Amino acid sequence: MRPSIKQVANLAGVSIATVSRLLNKPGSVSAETAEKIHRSIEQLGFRPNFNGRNLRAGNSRTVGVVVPTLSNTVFAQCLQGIELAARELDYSVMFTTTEYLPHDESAAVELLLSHRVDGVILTVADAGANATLDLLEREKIPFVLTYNQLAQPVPGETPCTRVSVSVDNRAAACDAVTHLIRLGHRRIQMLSGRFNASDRAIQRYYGYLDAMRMAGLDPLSAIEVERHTLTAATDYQQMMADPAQRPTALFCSNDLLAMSAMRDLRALGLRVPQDISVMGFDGIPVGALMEPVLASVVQPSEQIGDVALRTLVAAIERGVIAGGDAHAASAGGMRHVLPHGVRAGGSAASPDQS
Amino acid sequence: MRPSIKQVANLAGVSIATVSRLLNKPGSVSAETAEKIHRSIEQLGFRPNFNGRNLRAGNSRTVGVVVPTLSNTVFAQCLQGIELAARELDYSVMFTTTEYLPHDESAAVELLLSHRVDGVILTVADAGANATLDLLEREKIPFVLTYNQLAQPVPGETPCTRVSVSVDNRAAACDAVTHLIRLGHRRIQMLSGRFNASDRAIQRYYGYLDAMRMAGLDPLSAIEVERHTLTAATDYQQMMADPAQRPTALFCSNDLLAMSAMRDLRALGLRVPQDISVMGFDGIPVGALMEPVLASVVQPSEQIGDVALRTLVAAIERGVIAGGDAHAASAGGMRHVLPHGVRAGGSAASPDQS
DNA sequence: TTGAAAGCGCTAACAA
DNA sequence: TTGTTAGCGCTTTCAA
Repeated sequence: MRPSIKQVANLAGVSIATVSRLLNKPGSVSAETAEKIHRSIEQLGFRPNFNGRNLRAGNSRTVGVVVPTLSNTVFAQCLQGIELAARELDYSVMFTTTEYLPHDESAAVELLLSHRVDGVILTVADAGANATLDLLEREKIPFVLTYNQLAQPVPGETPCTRVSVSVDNRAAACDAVTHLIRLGHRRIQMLSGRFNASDRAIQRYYGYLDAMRMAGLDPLSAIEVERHTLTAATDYQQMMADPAQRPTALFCSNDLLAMSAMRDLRALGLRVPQDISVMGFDGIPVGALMEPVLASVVQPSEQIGDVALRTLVAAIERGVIAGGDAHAASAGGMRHVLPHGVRAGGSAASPDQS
Repeated sequence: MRPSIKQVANLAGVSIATVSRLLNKPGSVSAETAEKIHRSIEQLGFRPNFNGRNLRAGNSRTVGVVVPTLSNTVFAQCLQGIELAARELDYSVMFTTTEYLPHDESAAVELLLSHRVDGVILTVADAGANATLDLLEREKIPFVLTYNQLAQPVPGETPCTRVSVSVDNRAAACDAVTHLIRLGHRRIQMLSGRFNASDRAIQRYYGYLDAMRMAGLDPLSAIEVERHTLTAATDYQQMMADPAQRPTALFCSNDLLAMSAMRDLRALGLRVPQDISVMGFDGIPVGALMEPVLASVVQPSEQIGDVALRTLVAAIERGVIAGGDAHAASAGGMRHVLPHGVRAGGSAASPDQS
């Protein structure tokens, strides 16, 4: 077994309490005792066991993170942001994925709760009606949603006490589509991930509708596709094959989808942007390395992670002060809306005036 | 405070030992007692506290993961593979990043050790002389290296007891360069990340040398660049500007670098592949979506993670049986060399025969 | 099949 | 400034 605080105390000829004190508030131990203890620690290669500490202290300085997948760069960047901030604040990170499966969401959170994480950062399929979030609330564990964007509070209704960190998906999508409209596009088709796998996708579709209506254009219903692949949806293929029917621009609910769409268009013999423009959403870094550069809405993913973690830790530590009920302490709710940008790129250009 | 096993026992009218037994080996409790206990658990919303369990059991069913960064898709995919496998085997994952800083490597591992993870998966800058690995060995914590590739055992020398999971970097690079040579290239320049930030980069350079020599061509010294950016290195710019000096192909030590290089070449007015071919290493998925498709060596990153986790868990559980010294139990060492592929892509074509 | 009790490593209240 | 002690939640002998 590894050396415990007890062995250190024995070797140094002091009580375990003194060792503990040195570890926690070094000021409260005399210089020479401290010296002795440090030597013993060194000699034994002692390293405090956080399990003991957590058990006693009732908190773990660990946060749980639950994201759908790491295959999408966006979530990897967000996790990166979380980790960097956590390290700075001296927190550790337990991490899980869900593959967009609500069942896995719950299982993941259950496990994190058994580990007694102090809080959770998560991105769920749909923040509206979500058993996992209810569970977290029942357990009074503070949590912060990333990418999921809570609804604007309605005056008169009881305000939501949850916390989210995201861009304004609807406004951002509206900006993107407006960008296309300004370039001269009239027939713009939205391609989206499954609405039921992502509440953001729906918000982005609303943004599309806003922009189209604002410009007096006819919106089209969105085409939902599985996991970034344009299935051999024959209606889609037909639409694309027929120049009269074909949209002059595609607005995609995420960059991976946009890039896949571009590849498929190429396979169909269509050139981007000469024959059709493509705009994405996310602003993943590789998009800027392509030729043409992928026009997109840029979300500050790493910053989303950073803000989420700091907000969560603030709630946790407020809770410690408030007497353990960290969730109540964070009550009031908060919608952190981070600024988005529109990256103009060669993939979106003015349509041929032929 | 959350309900503990004690409250469950009280409510069910049994001892805590019985509750514990039900939780661990349900067979050893009578049906009706089990029934009562289950009801109590339900009613109280009891969830076992892993801190208590870990403290007592001396193991945590948690592994630590340390990677340089998540900005590189390769590591994100690897982490994904680790997480999926961990979940399947009922392990949790604590995760950290080092930004390629050896100091952060050690700090990260120290923290993980304090959390009493059962094992560690890590990618270090240089597996050769590495204080972090020595620490892990001293602490007898089993660990598995990913991407770092251990040297082939030399007959007669004491074999290394460490474990690595990677492709054969040298052979893979050799295959890539051979691919370029077969296309007709003679003047091939390697662009690499800093050798001191990545032992893989050096192996890949050796592979480049192998291929060049095998073909009787003059190898060039590699150009090392910072973090995927072709700094305004004037000698590089000059080399590129002068058609006589300019290589006909670039072999890059990773895909991000290759994509950045392509962008920079474009800025210089050079076309890929007409004026110059580019080949990467990693085979990140987005490379296949670009036009031209990025020619690259494909590493099975998610599988690297999967194999690493399973190997680690096997070592851990062998150790439990062997009496706690999991590291000794894993002794013998192992170099898992996973197969790589060469993805031909439009970015690498035959040079102009002008 | 069940219970009593010890103890994993640590912190903190209380005494000295 | 330091020591004594109780106990955080759990598992696991040992007895019954």
